Amino acid sequence: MSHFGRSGPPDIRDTYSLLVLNITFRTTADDLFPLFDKYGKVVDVFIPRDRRTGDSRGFAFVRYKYQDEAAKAVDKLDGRVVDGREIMVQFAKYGPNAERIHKGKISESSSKLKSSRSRSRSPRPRYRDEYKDRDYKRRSRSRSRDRYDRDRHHRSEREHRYRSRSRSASPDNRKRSKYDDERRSRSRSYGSVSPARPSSKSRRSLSPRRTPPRSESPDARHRNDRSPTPKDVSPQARREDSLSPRKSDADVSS
DNA sequence: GTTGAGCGTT
Repeated sequence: MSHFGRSGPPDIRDTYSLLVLNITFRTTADDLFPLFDKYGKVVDVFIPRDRRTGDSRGFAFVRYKYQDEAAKAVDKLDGRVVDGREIMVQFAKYGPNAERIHKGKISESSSKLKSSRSRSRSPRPRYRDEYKDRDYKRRSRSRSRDRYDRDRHHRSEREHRYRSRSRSASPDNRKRSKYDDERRSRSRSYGSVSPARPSSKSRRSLSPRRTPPRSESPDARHRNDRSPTPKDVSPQARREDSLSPRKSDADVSS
């Protein structure tokens, strides 16, 4: 479906594959084709997608007919902003069959070389068969998040979850009680806050917002706000990019 | 509606 009409690899006899990373999740091969075709003869453009959702993974493969054209495209399209995102074009290192690629050119995969290659290619523990795994849950785009969640759940197994559901009073209550005790103790130390809060309003106020005790000076906060955005956006933003790169320094008035 | 390191399909 991602192809222009052919199913599967059309012909990788003498084609150079380019790996395009950092592309938007909505960018399709049809959008990259004209862009890459302008720098050379594009044989095929393929964008790996999820089997379940069918969403793009964020990278695409562009096959060129000649290496010089591919190199030119890499040199020209590498770093360009597509759909408001800076893409990264580089020669593919691995092939569809896990074959090594020389400068984007897929090496000749012979039967006799198979044995020797088989041993050469070891470090590649990549799980590309997600659908094969019966216990697959959600592993499509964000790997970091998945890993993070996995780490967080690493403390217990699924049993904990079931138990929690069955008796969401034992562990949770104990934990919360302890936390409350600790917090209350601290509050009492200050003596400025009433330990007893009959009204849920106060509790709600402390929950979501929870006034940061580190707010020493508002200036620090402003400094911080100015920090998180080192990524400069090129003024040549695409049509979809409607953000205003202005208001950068003269907006710190409060 | 979200996400963001990496290497691919009938």
